[in-house]
Amino acid sequence: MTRPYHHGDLRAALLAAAEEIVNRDGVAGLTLRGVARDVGASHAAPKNHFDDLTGLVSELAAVGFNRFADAMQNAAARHADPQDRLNAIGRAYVEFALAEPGLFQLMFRGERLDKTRPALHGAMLRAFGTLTGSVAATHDDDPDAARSTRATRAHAARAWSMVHGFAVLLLDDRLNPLLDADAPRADALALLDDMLTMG
Amino acid sequence: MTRPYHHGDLRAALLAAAEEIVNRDGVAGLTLRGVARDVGASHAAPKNHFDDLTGLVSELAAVGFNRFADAMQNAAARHADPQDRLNAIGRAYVEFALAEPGLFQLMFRGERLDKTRPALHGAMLRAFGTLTGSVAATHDDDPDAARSTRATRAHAARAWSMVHGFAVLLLDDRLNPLLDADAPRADALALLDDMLTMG
DNA sequence: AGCATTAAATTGACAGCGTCAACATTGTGC
DNA sequence: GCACAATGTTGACGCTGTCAATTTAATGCT
Repeated sequence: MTRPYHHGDLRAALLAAAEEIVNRDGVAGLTLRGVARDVGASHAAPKNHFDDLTGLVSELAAVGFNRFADAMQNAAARHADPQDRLNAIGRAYVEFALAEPGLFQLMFRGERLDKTRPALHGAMLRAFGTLTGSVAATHDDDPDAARSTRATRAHAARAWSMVHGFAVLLLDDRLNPLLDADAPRADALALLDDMLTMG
Repeated sequence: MTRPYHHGDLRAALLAAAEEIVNRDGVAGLTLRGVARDVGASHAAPKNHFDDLTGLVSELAAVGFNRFADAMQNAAARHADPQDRLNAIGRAYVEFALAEPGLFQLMFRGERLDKTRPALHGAMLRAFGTLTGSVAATHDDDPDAARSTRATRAHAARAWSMVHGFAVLLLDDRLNPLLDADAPRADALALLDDMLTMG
């Protein structure tokens, strides 16, 4: 009745534990030894699957970016008008950040991310491609961002920066002076709607 | 000729060393022991002036937010038209982030910040007040954000989120697909100008 | 079937970190 | 001149990431 020496799928178990930790304790609470403890493995077990902490963080970020891209694509699919689709993507962006704040912050903590890892690089291209491509569609422009016109690039950078900055400031409680003190989170989504639909 | 037991102004020396480290090695490279080493003090010396790492980071962030507010106010003072002033503030926002990337990221790393420290709290109010106040001026509205109209709040949140998101994404090399590969930093300021002046 | 090789996991060690307690030294106020 | 507070130092503790050596299990080859 003793636990087997080999876990079976330790890699997936470590990723699941890491996600739980990061959404409960924040990015700073995520440690290699902590995740190993949570799955009942030895402190150096993660090394076989992720090399080091950067590896674990990067692979978890890849999972996050894929879910992030899914969320934006699902939101976009519910609208036909290009502008409506873009707004829906923006709302999905912020809702994702609010639903999984730790994971979202980890995904944008560049110092512990190895963007050359294939899984992470691909997932990032998916997520950001969804956003910039949807902007190009509102301009009847080439969806490849690198080839788009100057106005489209500016439009994409503006939409992306706005929604990302809003999410970041919101998670860090920086927007409180602009929000309803009683229900800041609920008011935030209303404020976002005003930002998106206003001229 | 031996060093005196008391430094004279160890607190200021520690803050200066901390700033140099954070702009050279990033937020992750900033440690209490490292700062103490750089000024030739013992590893526990910072405790007398900052209690713990959160204290040091928070006091350094306060310095940063005051300089940040100065930069935005100086930029605003060079323009009479309210819209021009707001754009100038936005440019100063991003230029500050590019000039002192480590300090900027530290200022927005909420997990290691004690926002109830008087120095930090006051400096944050100053910085964000100049931004939101300048938005209200373009609407002939009450500069107190809490009392402003719904449209003004949305406008402030939009301007702030946009410029902050742009700075954050830029520092994390996330906007590269939208930028000139040869001179991304220079192109970034041109792109920001398009974002600000476009419709 | 049995053996060699590889993969997966463990143990133990090391240095660096933040933090705390105990102690030493210096400056200040009375 | 003396008590006292402020400032620095030393030493210890547990935590962390990482590496090397080792053990155990699974896999492939003949």
